This record gives sequence, structure tokens and C-alpha cells, in this order.
Amino acid sequence: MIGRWALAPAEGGGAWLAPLGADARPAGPVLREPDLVEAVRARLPEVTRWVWRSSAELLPRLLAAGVRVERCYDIEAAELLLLGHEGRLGEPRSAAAAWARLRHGPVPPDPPQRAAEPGSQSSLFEPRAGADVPFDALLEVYAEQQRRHGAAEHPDRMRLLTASESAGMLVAAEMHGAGLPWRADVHRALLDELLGERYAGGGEPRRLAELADQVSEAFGRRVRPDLPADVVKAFTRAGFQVRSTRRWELEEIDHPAVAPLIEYKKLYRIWTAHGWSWLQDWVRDGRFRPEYLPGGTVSGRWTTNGGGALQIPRVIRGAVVADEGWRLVVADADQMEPRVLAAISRDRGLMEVAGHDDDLYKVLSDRAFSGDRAQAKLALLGAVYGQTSGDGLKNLAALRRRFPRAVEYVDDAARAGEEGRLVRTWLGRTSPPAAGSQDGGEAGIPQESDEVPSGDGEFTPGYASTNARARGRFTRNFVVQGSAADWALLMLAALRSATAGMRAELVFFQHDEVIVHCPREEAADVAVAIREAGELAGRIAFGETPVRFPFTTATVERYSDAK
DNA sequence: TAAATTGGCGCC
DNA sequence: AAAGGGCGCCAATTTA
Repeated sequence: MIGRWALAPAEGGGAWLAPLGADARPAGPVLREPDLVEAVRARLPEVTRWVWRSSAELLPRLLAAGVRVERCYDIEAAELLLLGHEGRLGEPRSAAAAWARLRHGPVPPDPPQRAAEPGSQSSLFEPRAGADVPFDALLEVYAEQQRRHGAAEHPDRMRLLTASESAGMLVAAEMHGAGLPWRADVHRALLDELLGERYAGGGEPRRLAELADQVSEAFGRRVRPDLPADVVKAFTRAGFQVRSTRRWELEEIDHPAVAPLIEYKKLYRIWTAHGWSWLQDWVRDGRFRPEYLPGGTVSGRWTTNGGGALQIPRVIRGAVVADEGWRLVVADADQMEPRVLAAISRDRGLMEVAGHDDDLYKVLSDRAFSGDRAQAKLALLGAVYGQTSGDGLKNLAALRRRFPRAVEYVDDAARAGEEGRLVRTWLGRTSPPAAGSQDGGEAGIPQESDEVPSGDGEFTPGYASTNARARGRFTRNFVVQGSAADWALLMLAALRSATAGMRAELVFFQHDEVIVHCPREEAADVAVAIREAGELAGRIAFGETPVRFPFTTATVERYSDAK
């Protein structure tokens, strides 16, 4: 059975195609057909995976024509992951570059990424000059990539990683196409309520102007609350030494300007980041369509380009409203990161704690923190984030006693980072080389020695430098955050398959949370599909494990009603 | 004048 | 409660 075909666009809307054999090489003649979309459509039943240079290049045409492929393999996404695994992150990842490396020719740099334009198709959906290669070269690059999977530390996991990253590309493009249902009228009503009406001429809205006046009044002189330097100066004059105007620092001060200042900052943020101009720029025809970038962060978390889609403030979420007769199924993975830590470290105690659907922090605190859930959560997150002070650190000892392998797992990752070594997620996504290391950073920039005291007052002989410790915190977090992203990607892929036969659409994804927009009658099935996708992702990623991956789901009409 | 950096805060 | 990981975005400020 040949279920795998390579595909590339040809001139005039046509396509190059070739069936691929088990050796990843053409199993038949290369075909040239006049219409790419029809070439794909005609083969939908038989082709289970399309191998192509770039999903961003092909998916818009296919989606616009209503063609939904089952699976794909994105050569340039895979190239980035393979380069990273090989410790060569930073080398160009285009197919043209990969081909040049194969031929030992001059390697072209990657074309620059453009920022997304509001309301338009995503910038990814424009052809990227200089990244393309002839079809036969593309086939060579693909075959070589398959060989490189075999050379990975865990070949099967690496195959899973590139496959799921490719699935993520499909989900991302489809979510962009579907869009998050967004009621501009509700958004405007929220803004009016929070910020007051706008003044003609584009100045700050009434509520902000009032708060700015209150701040000035409290200081007895004109102070602009949006200028940190101005605010610091004003507090200094008033006899309060502040190093910054960060909220937690201001909250320590007993001064009448503090309350209106904090309120101003909060509302100012809403106004500038998700106010009227955001609405104008990003919402069209009742949909918010951000451009999602799978693998946008080194750890594998997604980013978005334009619209700040992963930072939608809670107070604005009331504007996300399902269509008439439809619902939003909002699903949150419960305590995703500690569960993933249990699965990857195989710590017996933590696996046992994570082997229930119940609130993990509650179970943890009952076992090891005498019922104090907050303490338990703090200790665990502190271990994962590399906390250096505070209660989390204090409780680290208790955590280490109960869950030695879990703590060792992140400690090992931290040590690797401090020593300049690379770490990997469970599926093999690899941390970037430390800045300035051998060939990973900018050539010629001397690296601070890890053994040199850095004058931060905490240096102890034998300890790593400030930079090395920062690097250790990064790699410590990387293995957990990144492995959680591995799981989330598999979950998304499974959910996409499960909802393929429904009218339901995936419309939002944010690290450990997914929103599906569906007819009311489908909501219950969608909720089940999400839970099953979570468990399936756990089994596929981590094999046999007692760790459970439950979701909290809510079927709502408004996003803000979900929690 | 434009690009890069900084401070601050939103989300996970 | 304290301020430790990952991002994007905005406005202001600094640098080229």
C-alpha cells in the first residue's frame, strides 16, 4: 500500500507528484499535473500523508478549495527539528539550504519572516522566495531526513516529533481559517464599561484621564502614570525609594497615588493592547484570526504572530461568544506540567500522585505537605522553574525526599545547562546552544567563563556564574515545558482526527487549553473526544504509564463563563 | 529617521 | 507569597 506522496507546486497552478516507497524514495514515476488542488482532491482516499516543503506554502490553497488532508510531513519544519537535535540550531532550515548542505554547496540564508498583517491572510501564506528547490532535490532532502531520524537518540520519538509538528501545522492553518468567534459589539460594551467613553481626537478614554488626574493630585504635581521614569521620580520626591514601578513593588508602598496608579496601569494595558484599535485591526466578520506558529518557541510551545492571541486578558474574554445554536467547549489540561514531569522522570511517587484524575496538587499536599495545597504547588513549580528563594525553596527538601527521581530529573537538566550541554524534551526537541558557545552563538563574541565570579554578591567558589545559573534555570524548565508541549501537540493531532467527521472546529489553542466551536448537539461528544485525545496523547508520547492526563471541560456560550 | 532596546504587563 | 521558566505587544527611550 502506498499512502505517502510527495507534492510540490508547479508553474501555472500545477503540481509535481510522486508516490513514495518504504525507503522514502519514489515508488513510481514523477507526475506533472495541471491543477494542484484537483491532484490532491483526486487522491484524498488513497493518500494518508502528503510530504511537502512547507505547509504554509500549500495549505491556504487547499483550505480555500475546501480540501482537508489527513496528514502531512512538513520538510522545513522537520529540518528545523533535526538540525536542533544535531546541535546545529541556527543553520538555515529551508529546503534550499538542506539541499545545498547535501551537495556541499554554498548554503543560502533563510528568507526573513514577515510580521502578520491585521485582517489579511497570514504572512506565512505568501511564497518565500529563495527557499524552494526543484522537485527531485526535494525528494532527496526528504530521503536524507528519514535517514537522519534513524540517527537520532530515539529514532521513533524523533519520527513522532516531526509528524506531530506537521500535524500542528495543519491545526494551525485550520484554526486560522476558522477563526475565534468574536463579538465586536460585546467587546465595545466591555471597553465602555471598563475605560469609559473615548474622547474625539484619539486621546485617552475618560476613566484613564480621571485616574491620571487622581495620581497627579496624590503627588501634588503633574505626573504621567504611563512614564515609569516620571513615576519613580515622583515617589522619590515623596520620600519613597522604588527601583521600578512594577506592581508588586508599588503595592508595598503606603501612598495615596498607589491605588489609582495600579488601576491606571491595568486599564492602560487593556486600552493599548486590546482596545478599540485592536478590535478594528483584528476582528473581521465576527472572527479573530491570529496566525499561529507551531514550534514558535524553542521549547515547542506555539506563538502567535499579530493580535496577541495568547495574551487575551480575562476581562475581554466575554467578547468570545459562540454562534447562535452553537457552543464553545473550553478544555483545560489539569496540572499538565507536573503530570508530564511524572511521566518523563518515572518517579514512582509522583507517578502515583499523577495516576488519578483528582487535583494533583491536592493529592500531593495530602501526601507530603500536610494538606497545604498552596505550599505543595509552590514547591513543585519552584522545582520546575528553578526558584532561588522563598517558600518554594524551603519546601524543595521535602519534595526531594518524597520524589527523588523527579527532582533529580530537573536537577540533571539544570546541571547540563550550567555546563553548556544541550537538553532534550521527551520526543527529542532540543535546547538551543548557549549564546556564545562554540558555533551556536555569534562568532567572535567571547563567552563569560562559568568559573569567574560575576560580582552579584552570591558567588560561592565552585558555583556556576550568574549566566550559567540562568542557563540552568532555562534548561531545567525546558525539559518539562517542552515535553508538555510534545504531549499537547499529540493531543491536538488526536483531537483533530477525532473531530474530522463532525461540524466542530478547533478555534483556539494556548499551551494547555483548547477551545472547540461546535453545534450544541455535538458538545458532549466533543468533550469526550478531548478527554480521549488527552489520554491517547499520553500513551503515544510516553508509552505505558500510570500517569493520567485529565481535562476540565466547560460547555459555554461565552469564553468568560468557562471558569 | 529608523531600528533596537527597555520597562511593564498580559497570558501559560 | 515572592518575583524563578516561556512568550508578544505597546509606548518610550536610546542607539545607529
